Amino acid sequence: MTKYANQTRILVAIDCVIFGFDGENLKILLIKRGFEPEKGKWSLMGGFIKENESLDEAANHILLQLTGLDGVYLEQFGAFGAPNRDHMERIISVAYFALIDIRKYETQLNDSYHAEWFLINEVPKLVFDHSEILEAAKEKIRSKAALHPILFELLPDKFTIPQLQNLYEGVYSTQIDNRNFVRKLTSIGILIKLEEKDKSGSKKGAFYFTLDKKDLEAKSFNIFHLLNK
Amino acid sequence: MTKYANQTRILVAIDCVIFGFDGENLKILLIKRGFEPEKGKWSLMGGFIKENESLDEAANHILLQLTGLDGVYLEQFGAFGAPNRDHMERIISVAYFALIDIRKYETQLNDSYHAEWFLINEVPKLVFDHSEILEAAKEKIRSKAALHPILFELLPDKFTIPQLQNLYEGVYSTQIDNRNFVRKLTSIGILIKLEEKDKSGSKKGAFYFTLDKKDLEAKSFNIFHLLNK
DNA sequence: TCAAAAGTGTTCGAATTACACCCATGG
DNA sequence: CCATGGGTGTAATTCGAACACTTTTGA
Repeated sequence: MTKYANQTRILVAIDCVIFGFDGENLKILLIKRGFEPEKGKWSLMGGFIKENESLDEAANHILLQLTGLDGVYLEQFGAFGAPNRDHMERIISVAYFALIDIRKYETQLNDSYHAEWFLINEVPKLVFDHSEILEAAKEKIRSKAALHPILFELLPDKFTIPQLQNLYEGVYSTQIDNRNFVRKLTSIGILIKLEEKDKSGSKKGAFYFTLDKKDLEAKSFNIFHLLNK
Repeated sequence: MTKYANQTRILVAIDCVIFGFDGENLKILLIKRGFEPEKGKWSLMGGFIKENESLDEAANHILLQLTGLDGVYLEQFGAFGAPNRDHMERIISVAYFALIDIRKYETQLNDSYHAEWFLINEVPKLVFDHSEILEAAKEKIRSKAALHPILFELLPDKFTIPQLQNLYEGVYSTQIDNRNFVRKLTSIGILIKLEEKDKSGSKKGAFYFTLDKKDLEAKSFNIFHLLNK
């Protein structure tokens, strides 16, 4: 195969911002970097792209390899390529965010991998430009989640309204009026109320709901106005 | 300097979707690809990243080199990296869109470069995956322009309301009610009406306006509801 | 005088906001 | 029986949608 002559070839990596929710708090998953440079410091999940992988495939592989997570929501949100962002060699990184239900994978992540969840507001200093990537990821899920029901990816199949509201409040760092929140969500027509209650959070218990995935995309999801009161 | 061993280094390119507006129609700028493979076919503006450029710098350099355009609005909107998107060698491309006022650069582009404007609805078949990149760019400016006043980058300093409306209608491929459009735009408080009229489009003439750049970001720009009637 | 584009208001219904009390239950 | 969190309603206002005629002026 002929090649393009005289051009610089560069290392290309994937970095993954993994958002998780445990029913109460929004968190992100970090690992202690296992190799130099910056070995032992907190880092996003990352890895290099293999020769024959697409970007999406690479992101899925890296996630599987570092956390055992498979089949989770993953979305690309940009590329980061300042010449000296890695001290060892130039690396251009394509950034993804993942959304997962923490409880679903709790034991797995603790036991098999050395990953740790951090509250979104208590993230330590990260290696290289990972803090910048994280900020961009937060911005991205905020703009996306105002118009698309992606945050349900962070919840179990059965969830309660208080959990859902905690989640939205966590993502946007704001308080939402509970009555208006419920009215808006139910009016979109994407929630199915179950008989069963979750008694873990209160004495009265909160009804479980599921997301009605049927015709989900056809329903106009827009909760822009509930945020930034 | 030490290097990361045993990892594949890949060609990284920039591809630029250049949107332009001439007061009536939304267009994009294409060039005939000057080298193999696919020489002679229509292509987005692209080029390889140099060793010491950031991604934004590379995008600006490539734009300057291929079109003479400098200092225009440029925004990254993603990376494209299917293993065989270029037939010759694997290339990962970081995609940008640019917004420019066609009339400002008209002669320059025709004379010095072999670039051509195409109506947004009459774009020819493009090389490789450039059609896919173009679709993503259209999607991106639609979502961004509903919430941010970026489309003013496509207009000259002085513009008329009918031009502005043509532009929004072009970007969203929709018709907008003129009275509601005016009311909404003026209520945001970002337009300054001038004395002067543009007589080129009609006998009556249309008043020129300028964008009030002061406190622009503080004003909540949201015209979501005017679109997709 | 007329054709062609610019400019302007009003009404109606829907959606958003603001706000506070009752409910159910386990301890 | 009471503390805790869950669940619900209403009124005032704002906002969005729909709709048509008058103005200006060059040809």
